[in-house]
Amino acid sequence: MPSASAREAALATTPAASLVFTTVLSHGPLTRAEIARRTRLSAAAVTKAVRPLMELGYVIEDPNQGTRSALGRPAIPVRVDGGKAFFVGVKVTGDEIIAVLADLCCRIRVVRHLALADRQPGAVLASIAELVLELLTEAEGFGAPVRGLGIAVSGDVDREDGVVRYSPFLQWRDVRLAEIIGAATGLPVTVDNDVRALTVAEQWFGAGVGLSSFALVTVGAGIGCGLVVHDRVVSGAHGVTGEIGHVSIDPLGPCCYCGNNGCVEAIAADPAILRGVREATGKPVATAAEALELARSGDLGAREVYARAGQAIGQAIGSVVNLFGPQRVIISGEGLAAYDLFAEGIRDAFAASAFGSAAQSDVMTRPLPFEEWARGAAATAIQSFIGSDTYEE
Amino acid sequence: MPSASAREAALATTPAASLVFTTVLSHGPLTRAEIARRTRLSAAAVTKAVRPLMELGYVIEDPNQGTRSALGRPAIPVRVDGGKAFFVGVKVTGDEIIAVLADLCCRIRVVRHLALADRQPGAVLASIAELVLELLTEAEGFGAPVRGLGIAVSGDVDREDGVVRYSPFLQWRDVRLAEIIGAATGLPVTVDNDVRALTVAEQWFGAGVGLSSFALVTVGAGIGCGLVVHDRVVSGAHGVTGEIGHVSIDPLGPCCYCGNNGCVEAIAADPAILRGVREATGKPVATAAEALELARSGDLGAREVYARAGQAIGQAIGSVVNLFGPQRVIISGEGLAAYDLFAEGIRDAFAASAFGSAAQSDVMTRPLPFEEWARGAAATAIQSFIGSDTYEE
DNA sequence: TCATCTTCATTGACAGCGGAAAAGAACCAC
DNA sequence: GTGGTTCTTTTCCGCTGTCAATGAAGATGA
Repeated sequence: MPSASAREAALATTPAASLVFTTVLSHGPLTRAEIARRTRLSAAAVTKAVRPLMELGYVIEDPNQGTRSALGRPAIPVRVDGGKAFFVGVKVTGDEIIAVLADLCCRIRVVRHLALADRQPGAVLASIAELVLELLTEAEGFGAPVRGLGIAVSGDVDREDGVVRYSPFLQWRDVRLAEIIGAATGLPVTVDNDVRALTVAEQWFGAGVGLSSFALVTVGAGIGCGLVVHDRVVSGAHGVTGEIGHVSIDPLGPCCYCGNNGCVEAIAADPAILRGVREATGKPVATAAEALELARSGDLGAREVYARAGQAIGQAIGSVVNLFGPQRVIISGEGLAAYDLFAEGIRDAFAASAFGSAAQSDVMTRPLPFEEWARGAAATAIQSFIGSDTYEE
Repeated sequence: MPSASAREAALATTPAASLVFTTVLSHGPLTRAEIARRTRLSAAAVTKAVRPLMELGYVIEDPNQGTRSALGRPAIPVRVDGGKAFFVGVKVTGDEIIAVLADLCCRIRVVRHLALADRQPGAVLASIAELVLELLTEAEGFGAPVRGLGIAVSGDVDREDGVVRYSPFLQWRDVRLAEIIGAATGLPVTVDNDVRALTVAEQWFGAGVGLSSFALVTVGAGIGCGLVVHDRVVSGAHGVTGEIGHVSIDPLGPCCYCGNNGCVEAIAADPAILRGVREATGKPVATAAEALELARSGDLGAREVYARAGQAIGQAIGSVVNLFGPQRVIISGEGLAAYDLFAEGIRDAFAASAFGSAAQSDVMTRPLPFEEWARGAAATAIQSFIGSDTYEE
């Protein structure tokens, strides 16, 4: 358990309590009877699980919400009181740190950014600690304690041990992040891979709620994929999972930094699109926004690049669906800003590559403000706080 | 519960009992102390779980096996008595039915084949019933009852309901296999997809024992992939899983019956190899065995076809590993007969396409006699008999 | 207005599972 | 023998979740 400070009374003392709490957390206000039906627990068990949660204040009754059933005693819905506990979520990228203060319902209350000059672990850790302490001060005004800190980093991260094994982006190796930041801030720290963290947020608070399996495809600086199977986030034996970006779909495609040709990431990630647009138009396009504008203004060369990228993404999603059969695929990421340009390519390539009834899969998009990555980190902290058995082993 | 006959005392009355039984089943003779360590149950719990299993005769002590520890009271290993219950496993292919009689340890005792002239459900079901009844008679000589029947069919199979939703190979739609065969034979019937069934066999009795995640890649008439994640076989929301054969890896590759170009199956499955060898050599090669012989005899064109197939398989495995990060990949299937010709291509293409530390994945091969498919079916029946919670929604 | 019905929520008794601790068993070594 | 060690069983106990009965709170209708 990567924790620095004591974690007073554990929220989920029993499996049933954990189940009930996460159910209420994810599915908004619910009556006890409804909870019993959904969790397949007995009504008695629900009552017994809810009581201590109400005594601690994490769960409250919400009589207004009453959906007045025609018959019988009116039911009183209960919901989680988000304001009872706060969490800090931190996302570390190559050039900045984004931190959010989120409540127990994972609603963002405060956002902070901090530019990063130096990627050395020492410097970055100092910046993280600084930002977290700032948010802790900020949190004092909210009248409830900060109960945990989540940090999301790209690369190979060992959540159990709180160690960043290898982050190519940051050039880190075996950084004991949880331990160090825990000591500096006095908070229980959860460290996880960034895509997995986002997946957790989606699973508990987003479009993955109630699904026992789904895939989250992120499009942006890289192309990633988080997976939930059997109600749990997939972690991979070697720290590698969801590397959909390095599935090669065209042996003649552009070469990727990973050494292969035609990786999805080498076609559809931001840098690849930039390069593609430059080559196609001959114009010195410098940012994703410029490339986007050029394509939207009708430049055929640029549009073609986006269309090709959409196809690559669609085909990648097809692969995921063919392999896993998730109940839903959620497409998200900063790159979604260009979704209008991707859409057709994604749709067509997915339809073509999905095998059999997999083509009927539910594929949806979800816009993703950049703070969302930090919110994902906060979600992992909330998960640790609750001590859910959704993530374990 | 797809069952026709009553299932007397359920084996796994409690989670602990199920855990203990499957542990002993998979890990051969074990002392109670060892079981306790592996399952993380208390020694007392193990004793209590083992006793009723011994009383029923499914588990027996095996003093010979004693590995004489230097100190302390000698431990008495226990193991499952395979001969205490039998199961029939049936694999249905396009042109024949293979049925095996297996014991509780999933060791094959009798094998039967039956050629199939007609693929209509009615005719096939009659043949299955006939073959099963034959094996039931056969089983009488073994002095223990047949306790279940497993049937493996390719395509979209709903194990819970025992229904074959759609099998392209057989041209079946919504055939209520479990119900009908259950009524005809009086046995509890479990129906599952063939690759998943094989995966179950591997998970419990093969190279997947003790792993919480692995992938089983089958190479033969088709290319398939069974997945185990979080200790459970992945089933897919739409009945589609592990369709690794229809991951397209080359837009310019041969066209596949699924409508795409360059599917792995269109390059590396038996029919594709046959066609490739015919085209490359101009010779009228008719069977996989002939093609193999030609390549082994040194024909460069034929060898090239196999090498290309190996590469396709290797790349497909790379995709699986990049997406899931399984602890191990097991390559199996009839096509493995040509493994010497595939090997280099698989190895190289896998190494190239695996991302980062995924390249260190444990990839192994496992020869697969054709009865193995039927044995997989028997394994699903054993699983149902035990009532394990390893497989459950 | 009040009895009745329906559904929700709570309570208390209860069964069963698995853990802790202690006792028993079986062997070795001195 | 005696002591030491490890495996196994037994006994007791706490705890969790279910069952069944009870209480609560409104709608309905005579």
